[in-house]
Amino acid sequence: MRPREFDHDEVLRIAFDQFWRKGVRGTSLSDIGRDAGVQRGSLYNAFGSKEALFLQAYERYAGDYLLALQKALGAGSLRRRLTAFFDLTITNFRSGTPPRGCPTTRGLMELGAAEGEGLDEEARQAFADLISRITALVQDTLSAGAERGEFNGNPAAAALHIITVTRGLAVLERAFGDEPQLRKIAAHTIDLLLGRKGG
Amino acid sequence: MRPREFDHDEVLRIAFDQFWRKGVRGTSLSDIGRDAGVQRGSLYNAFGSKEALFLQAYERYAGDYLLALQKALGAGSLRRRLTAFFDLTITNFRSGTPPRGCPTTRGLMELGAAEGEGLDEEARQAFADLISRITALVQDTLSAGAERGEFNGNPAAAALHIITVTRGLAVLERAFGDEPQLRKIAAHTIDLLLGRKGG
DNA sequence: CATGTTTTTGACAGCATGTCAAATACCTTC
DNA sequence: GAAGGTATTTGACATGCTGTCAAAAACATG
Repeated sequence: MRPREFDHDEVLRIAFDQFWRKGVRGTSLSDIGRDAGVQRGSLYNAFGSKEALFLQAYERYAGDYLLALQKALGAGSLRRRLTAFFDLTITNFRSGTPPRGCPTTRGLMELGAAEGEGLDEEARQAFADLISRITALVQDTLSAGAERGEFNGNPAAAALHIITVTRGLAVLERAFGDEPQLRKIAAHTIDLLLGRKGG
Repeated sequence: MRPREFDHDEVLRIAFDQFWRKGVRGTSLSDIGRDAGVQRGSLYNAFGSKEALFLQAYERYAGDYLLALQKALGAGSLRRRLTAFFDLTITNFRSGTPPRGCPTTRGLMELGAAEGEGLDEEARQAFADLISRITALVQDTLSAGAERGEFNGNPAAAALHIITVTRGLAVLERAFGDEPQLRKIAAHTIDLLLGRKGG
């Protein structure tokens, strides 16, 4: 066997950075190859297709994100946890220069353009999966808060509401790029669910 | 002058249908030309570029949508108006077979992929503009409701919250395609703002 | 050292956007 | 009614993209 000349993980890292900045459709394998110092053909040989490469890179991102999320949701009062959650979310959207937005949301809206729905469906699953996992974590947090008397409502409905707001924030971020506005909306959402200021 | 052989408005209509179904990046001018019975070159001559054609088609859509929205927001109790608003929104996302999703949200997430930011910025403006106008209409509705004692809160903050939720619904629609879920989230949002069931 | 397997490389097909010059068809003017 | 002008149409071209494939290259193994 001839050994591979490039680092698999480094290519994933470089690729995801480009996908994040320019979207899957806006990124060519030539771009990635140039950045990574790998020939286009080698990428096809190693990953199969652009979508497959994206999928691998995205899974990586999703795993890392869930870890960071668990950390953010793991300490303090319910209000503090939710604040940390929105903070992590918005900070993620606003990372990079210029800000890269939300890769999950972008990915979802890039779906279904071409006929080749083969990997499209797989990607949709991956996006939906991350959203579901995040929702579950938020719901657990709310349930725990409810048990401690910090929340008075339906954890499932509230978690779904919160996740909807974060998806909306991802969209508004692209429309207006107004980070203070995003943070205001997040704070308002928390107030709406927990009650103004008090808790 | 040689007269144009195709109907300008019909091309816009056909083009937007394709953009809506497949996204701007997923639609080629050949696709549109084939459907409309117009040569690709003629489209370039008449519109300049794919993005410019999209922009014209989108402006049309935005105008129509605002009209429908004003109608939906124009009658009944505040709760009824907000319900009609979410209903129009979700019905719009779920129109077509298969459902086409939200063109504004998709358009926003398709931005910034290529370097040619020329028309990108113009498109972003158009998307942001429609969102702003919708927000303003919702805010007016809330203000009127507040004057009639149907709402007790900050109309500006609540309108921004509502618009954020609708953007989130557009994203979840792509992720799960679960229309009942979307309607539940909408109902929950109204309850959160107006108070459960009562008003 | 020879063999075999995998990676790399470069060429190719097919389709996209966008440009351009030449052909075309109508409106206008005489 | 004929001639000219002008905008549209048409087809060819350049460039860049994805994806495929055969040939070349490089290492592991026997």
